[in-house]
Amino acid sequence: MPRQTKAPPDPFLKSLDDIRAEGFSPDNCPIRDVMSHINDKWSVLILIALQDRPHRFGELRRALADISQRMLTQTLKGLQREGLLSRTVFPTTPPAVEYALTPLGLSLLPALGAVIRWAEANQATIHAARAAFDEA
Amino acid sequence: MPRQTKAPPDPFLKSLDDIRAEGFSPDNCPIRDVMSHINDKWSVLILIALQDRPHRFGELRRALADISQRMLTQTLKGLQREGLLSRTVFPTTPPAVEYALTPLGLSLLPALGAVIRWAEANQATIHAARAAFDEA
DNA sequence: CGGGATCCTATTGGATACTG
DNA sequence: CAGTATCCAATAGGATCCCG
Repeated sequence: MPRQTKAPPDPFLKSLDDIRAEGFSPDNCPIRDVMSHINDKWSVLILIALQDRPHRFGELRRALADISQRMLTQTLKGLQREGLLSRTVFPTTPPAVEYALTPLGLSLLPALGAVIRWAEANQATIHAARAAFDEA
Repeated sequence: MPRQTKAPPDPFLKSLDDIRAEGFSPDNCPIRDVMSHINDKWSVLILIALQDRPHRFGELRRALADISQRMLTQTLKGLQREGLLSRTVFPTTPPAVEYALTPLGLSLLPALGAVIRWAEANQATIHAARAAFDEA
């Protein structure tokens, strides 16, 4: 059954109907599949921290300032599993471990930047919306 | 100020290009402040579902296919609080409630679209990375 | 220095029953 | 139809101790 509604002024996104028409079900949805692994509390912040240069474990911990050691280890492992960053061990004493964006991770940054710039540009508007909602 | 190769002296993250020069602390970070409210399991999918036209409650539920009624209500309320969508009640019997993107919500879609297109384009690469990681 | 292992709490989210 | 209310399971995430 075709969609009888008009198309959006700019085709920013496929509709859920279109996604479904391509054979994606809730169990096979690229949005859920990919985004559910970077939607956690720290992943995006870590990717941003690594955008300019590699960081060692302790450097990252200081850069994020309020992340627990457990979550830093765990999130780094998750991002490495997704192929977004690499982990390099230098066998010095004590050992040094360097985390860096992979080309795949680097390729995600422009898209993330669009969301981040939107967040920064609209933060005040959102705060106003929250206040108005909470008042009612 | 030219970019330097050593770590910044403070624990503040630097963001992408045009906000890179702006320091922010964990307590005043637009990324955390804004994104922490839409990085849940359903918010992005709901925004996508509403991109073309408003939806009623039951329509949305069918569109998302596997969302519980509780989470749909809760996520819609959250997005309304952020000012991303509007809720309109038509006093018919039985009542009809229509959810629609606000201009603010609509303005977020291009940025989200960039991430989603990245996810679709790189899903296979990510699956390969996961398989390689899990094998080791 | 860079973690691993363990314990604990807080939050998320699903299932179900009920309502105007 | 569009929710609310309640209970419960699963997960996320912090604190602490330990080790090579």
